[in-house]
Amino acid sequence: MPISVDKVAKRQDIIRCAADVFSRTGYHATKIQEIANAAGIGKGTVYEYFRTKEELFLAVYDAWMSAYEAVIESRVAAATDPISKVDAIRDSAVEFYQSRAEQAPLLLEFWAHALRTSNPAFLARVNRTRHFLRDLGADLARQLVEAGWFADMDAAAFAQLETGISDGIFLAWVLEQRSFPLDKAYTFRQSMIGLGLLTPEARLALGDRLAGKLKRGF
Amino acid sequence: MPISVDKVAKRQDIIRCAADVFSRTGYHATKIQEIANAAGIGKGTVYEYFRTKEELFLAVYDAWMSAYEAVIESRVAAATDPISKVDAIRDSAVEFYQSRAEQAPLLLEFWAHALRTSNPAFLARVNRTRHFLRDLGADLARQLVEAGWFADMDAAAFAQLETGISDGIFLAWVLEQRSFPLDKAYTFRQSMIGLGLLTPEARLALGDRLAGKLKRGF
Amino acid sequence: MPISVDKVAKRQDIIRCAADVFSRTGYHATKIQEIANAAGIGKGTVYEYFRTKEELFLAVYDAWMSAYEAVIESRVAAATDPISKVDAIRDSAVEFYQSRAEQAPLLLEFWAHALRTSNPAFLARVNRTRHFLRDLGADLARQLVEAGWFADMDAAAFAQLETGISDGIFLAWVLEQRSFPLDKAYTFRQSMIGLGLLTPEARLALGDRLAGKLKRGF
Amino acid sequence: MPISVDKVAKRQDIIRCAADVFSRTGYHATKIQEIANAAGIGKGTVYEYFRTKEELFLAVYDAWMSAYEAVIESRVAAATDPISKVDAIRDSAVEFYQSRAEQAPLLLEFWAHALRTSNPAFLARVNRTRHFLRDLGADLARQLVEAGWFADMDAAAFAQLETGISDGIFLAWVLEQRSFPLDKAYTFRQSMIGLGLLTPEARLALGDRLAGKLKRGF
DNA sequence: AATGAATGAGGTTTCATTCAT
DNA sequence: AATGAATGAAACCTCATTCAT
Repeated sequence: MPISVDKVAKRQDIIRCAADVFSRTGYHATKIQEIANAAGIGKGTVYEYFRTKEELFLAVYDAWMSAYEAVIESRVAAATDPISKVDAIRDSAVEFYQSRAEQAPLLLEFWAHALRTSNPAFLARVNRTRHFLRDLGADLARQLVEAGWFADMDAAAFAQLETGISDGIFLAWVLEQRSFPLDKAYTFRQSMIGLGLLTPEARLALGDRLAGKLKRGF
Repeated sequence: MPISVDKVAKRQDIIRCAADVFSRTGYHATKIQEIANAAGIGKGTVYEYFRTKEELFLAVYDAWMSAYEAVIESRVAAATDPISKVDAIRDSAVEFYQSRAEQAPLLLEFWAHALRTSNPAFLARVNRTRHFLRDLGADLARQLVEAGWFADMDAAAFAQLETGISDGIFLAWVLEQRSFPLDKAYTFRQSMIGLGLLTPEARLALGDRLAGKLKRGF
Repeated sequence: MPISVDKVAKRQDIIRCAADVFSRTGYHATKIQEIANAAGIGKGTVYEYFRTKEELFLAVYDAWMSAYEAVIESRVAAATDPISKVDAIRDSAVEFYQSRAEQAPLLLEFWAHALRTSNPAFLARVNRTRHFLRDLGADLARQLVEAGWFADMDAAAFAQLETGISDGIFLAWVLEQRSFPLDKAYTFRQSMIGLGLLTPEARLALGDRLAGKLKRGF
Repeated sequence: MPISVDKVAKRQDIIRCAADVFSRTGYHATKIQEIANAAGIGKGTVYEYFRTKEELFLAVYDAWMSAYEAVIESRVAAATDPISKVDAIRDSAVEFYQSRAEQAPLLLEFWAHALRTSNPAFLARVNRTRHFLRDLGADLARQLVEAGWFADMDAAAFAQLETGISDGIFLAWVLEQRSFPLDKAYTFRQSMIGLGLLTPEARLALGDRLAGKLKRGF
């Protein structure tokens, strides 16, 4: 017997409401009762869909990151060449992070929790997205090397670093209370990376434009 | 009437013990009683030195970051030219982060808390170190530009980004369970940045060495 | 959705048990756990019915005084003439106070708390009963004046004073460890008042009997 | 070796300060530290003069009531005839209560505590003043009977009742937030009592004046 | 399936009192 | 004599989770 559509829809509804409340109040300060209120259901009903508060927390994070991955996947698929694929990833990241600005503390709480809990599912979920991005980035980096845009390098290492850097910029943006434009910061970084990795030939073509961006700042 | 040396020493002792327990157990799961036990004092005594658990949390973070800043300051002062000053910062960061690997979740919790609490002292403390690093970085970047190593650029923007990137690499290292050597990752990143920013003349001198590091990965 | 009968009954049950424990131990020394034990429920359950210990305290007092008012109301309604109405009030008071002898310290604590707390509901509740008694007394006093029993006087002032005097006698009785019969004391006082207020004509009819009571004491 | 004057003076100073703080904050909410602050001494010093907080509470009450008794004693001694002695008591009571209006909740707390504690000194102290007033009142009542002003009656019972009534009026005054003039209320009551107790002869002389007061109210 | 009444472990903070200096 | 640092018992209230209906 398949799980009814209703059941799935309701589950997602709870996740959506929980995301709201968790984001606003934080994981620890959020009471299941508040989530139930937000979802317009009884407190006990939440437990029909999620065994524990922790499981619901994981579901919220999973929903966010799955959506993020899906967006990137479709945008990258729609782009035709490696360079516009890279741009698609960057744009998706900026949009995702900007739309998640209010949820930033919760992301930190989730990461902290993932590092803390004995339940390996948390860290696994965090790294699923990291690896998705890393593999995608490495693949594109290799293509750019092959296409003669980038000089030869360790694409896997590069991509792994990039994934962390992306989170770091987001973190800075949030901690500094969004006092600088996130998209400009990403472009700035991309220019710097670009200048560092371009082959001499590519530098002739693109170097000036990238250098100009670095001069302009954000 | 000056606060006695004993009082100050005991306060620091409590901070040290609290740092241990908080790191191991996490801010929320830590009970004041456990900190008191670790410090070999009564629970009430903790409250003679810190008004609330939150204040103690702040004191722990402050102690860490103040020590970090002091280390950087002295190392940078000891270095004689801009390039070795940059290396001093990088080495200090790597050492700090490596020594704080076990404390990483607590740093995340602190950041999350800083973004959540209405007490502005938390975010202020976070950003004090950020600004310290940013200003230091911007100053050095300007010197490198003037010395002809780096092409002209927005040094403030560059330094601000770098500060975030540094945290991001640490975050990646921790979330991926320290599966790569942190120092190598930092060197990799420095090479990439270097290649991007070098003047054509400097590239002639250093480019090959940096490109080699990128090829080798970490 | 009406609150279920069960909920109301349980609430009253908690009030009853709380009244017992509060009376025995005093407001401050009483632990919610003890009330829960007395009611045969969990500590948390108490908080399902009362937001705070203070609110429960108010509920206990309210229950007592509401019952007191109800008794007086019904007895006064049952009496046919002003004089027997006055007697009904006096008898009700004596019975109430005698049945509340063990609770006297708690009444004092409640009054003290009412004067202390910023929550105006406490003093309001205290004065609700006072005004009920005052208005009733003033009404009857006026009737007795009109009927020619009492000489003319300020009935409102008289009734207000009487209400306080009644509490004062109770207080004396309690502080002196009930070393005199409360009912006799009330009768004594009533005789004294009577003698003071009677019209000359009424005094001819009743004076001797009242004077005899004063001679006899209590 | 006699206790030094300094020691006695300091003890009284602490009592004075404790009276202030207790009155303002209430017995339970008052911290020894606050009393020490008010007295400009160290917390530990309080314990050099009083074994416990409870003992200090008793000392405060004792100081108040002893002063009250002393005032009455001297005023009564200064009055020459029974009627002006009665007036002296009434005036002293009104003045005492008016000056103690702010302290009323603490008096209630003290009475409640006296009824609650196993330490008999509390109730004993309360009743020492009661008996002082009762004996004084009974004595004067007997004199008034003998002088032909009052009809014969049980003077001891009368005086005992009067003592309670006096507290009751004060209680009413305080609970009703001093919404009526205390001195007028006392005069009103005295008139009522007078009218009740006067001999027929005395009534001829004084009755109209007293009846007029009852008509005027307060 | 949905609910919400019941629970009790848990945790921060307070504060009277002690006692070494 | 005076102090204040140290203590730990105490108690309110919260809230995740359970389970009978």
